[in-house]
Amino acid sequence: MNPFRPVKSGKISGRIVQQIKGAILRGAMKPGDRLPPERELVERFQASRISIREALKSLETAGLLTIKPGSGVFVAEINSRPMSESLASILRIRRTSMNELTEARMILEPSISRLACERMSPGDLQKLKGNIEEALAIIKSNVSARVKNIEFHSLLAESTRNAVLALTMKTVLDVLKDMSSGIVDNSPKNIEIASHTVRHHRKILKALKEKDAQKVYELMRKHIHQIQGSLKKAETDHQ
Amino acid sequence: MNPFRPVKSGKISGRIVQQIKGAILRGAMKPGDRLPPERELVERFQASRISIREALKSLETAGLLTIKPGSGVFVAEINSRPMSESLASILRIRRTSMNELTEARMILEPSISRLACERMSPGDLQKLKGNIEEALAIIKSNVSARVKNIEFHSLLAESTRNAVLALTMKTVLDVLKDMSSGIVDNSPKNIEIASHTVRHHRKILKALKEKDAQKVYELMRKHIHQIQGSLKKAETDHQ
DNA sequence: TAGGACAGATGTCATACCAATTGTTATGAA
DNA sequence: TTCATAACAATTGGTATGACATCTGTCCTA
Repeated sequence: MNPFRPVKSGKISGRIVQQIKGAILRGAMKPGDRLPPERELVERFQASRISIREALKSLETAGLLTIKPGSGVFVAEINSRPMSESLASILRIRRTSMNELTEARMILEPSISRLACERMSPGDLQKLKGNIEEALAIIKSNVSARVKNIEFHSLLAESTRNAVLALTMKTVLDVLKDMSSGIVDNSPKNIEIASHTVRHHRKILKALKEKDAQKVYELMRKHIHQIQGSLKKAETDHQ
Repeated sequence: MNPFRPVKSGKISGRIVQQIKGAILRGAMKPGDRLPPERELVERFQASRISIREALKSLETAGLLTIKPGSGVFVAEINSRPMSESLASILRIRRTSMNELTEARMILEPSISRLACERMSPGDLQKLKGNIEEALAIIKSNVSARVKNIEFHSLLAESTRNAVLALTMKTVLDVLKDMSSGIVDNSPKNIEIASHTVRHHRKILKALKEKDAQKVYELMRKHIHQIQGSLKKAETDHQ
């Protein structure tokens, strides 16, 4: 191997990305912090504005920066959207079905819910209770509470106090939200389904309060099984 | 709500991104396909080269395009790296520990392995066998087989034939690879650990061959429990 | 206090030139 | 003649510069 390394390697913007990314990840800059203006970065990095802008654009797409026209460039708040969009793109290219997504939930969610049951605080229970009440209110006004009901599962995953599990589950649920958002809503049937879902969530919440982790596991299994059922039904109805 | 929509909304590059992304996701362009040169896109979109390049750069960061200097812009092969990098960034910013990551594996992998056992083909078994043999060969030459051993788990997840599960697991394992890559390697202790890991994988492979899904579940639990143990040990050693 | 002027920031554009890749053509040896 | 190889030209992405447009927040004035 050659022991020498080119003085300049790869694209300029790439090197700039590395430096800024490094500063953010190592904690030298925190969410909300503002970066120097582009023209100042030009001098600091001794690069053209084009290269600076490409680096910033790339970091924005990666979710590490937020660029506000006329205002400045800021370190972004932590956000899992890029992750969700990435997964969503891959699944759409591969023509992945909703069934496959639901099957994944069937494998992931019962175990996650069990852990959540063992870990969750009274505050977490309160959030879940609030979610159910909000869902009921939405349904009362004859609107489907699909998004709110998905949020229930997301909150539950967060209760595990495990960032990896929470983010993973949130990502999958975000994709679910995207995929199901194109489907007709607010039809009487959908409202009925949403209402049924809330009843399931109530039962799960009850088991969570009782700290019955195994029961939570089983209820979540049944809940997702029921979702699979109504998916199959919707498919045959469409044919 | 206002029934009118602005004729031009948002940034130009954003609108170009939408169009190209749409074409890729809807399947109008497939991986490997080549896009027209930048200068031609300038005419087609009636935008400046700057805007075109920003759009392309963004799509490259998102993992949808691959830009080859002097050659052209191509629709990228499906790749989960952007997803992994996104998760890795979030976890590093939040100072997430390796323990948390391993705990997530403890929740996810047993269930996934059980499903894999029920679904996998003889070809999948062959791949796992090949992985173990390669790992052994690496260890024989006194090098740690850490990466190869992580690959075992990734292959197992792919055997579920469920893209969501496979991608999710691959993402988590990629982050693991990143986080553990900074740690000293090839020390006698690490080689011993890698060797121990391969023994575990052998047992799991045996249960997979026997189609004993429940046993696979239990073995995977024990395996990850052991990993947690050696992590804790490493921590106290470092103190 | 409302509104406008202003300064500073990002967004866009046109043009030119650099660097890497590719395909072609010319050249020379077998 | 044929084929390998080297030189070259065309194509394509990368970088640089300067100018102008548009957005945002602030300060100042009516």
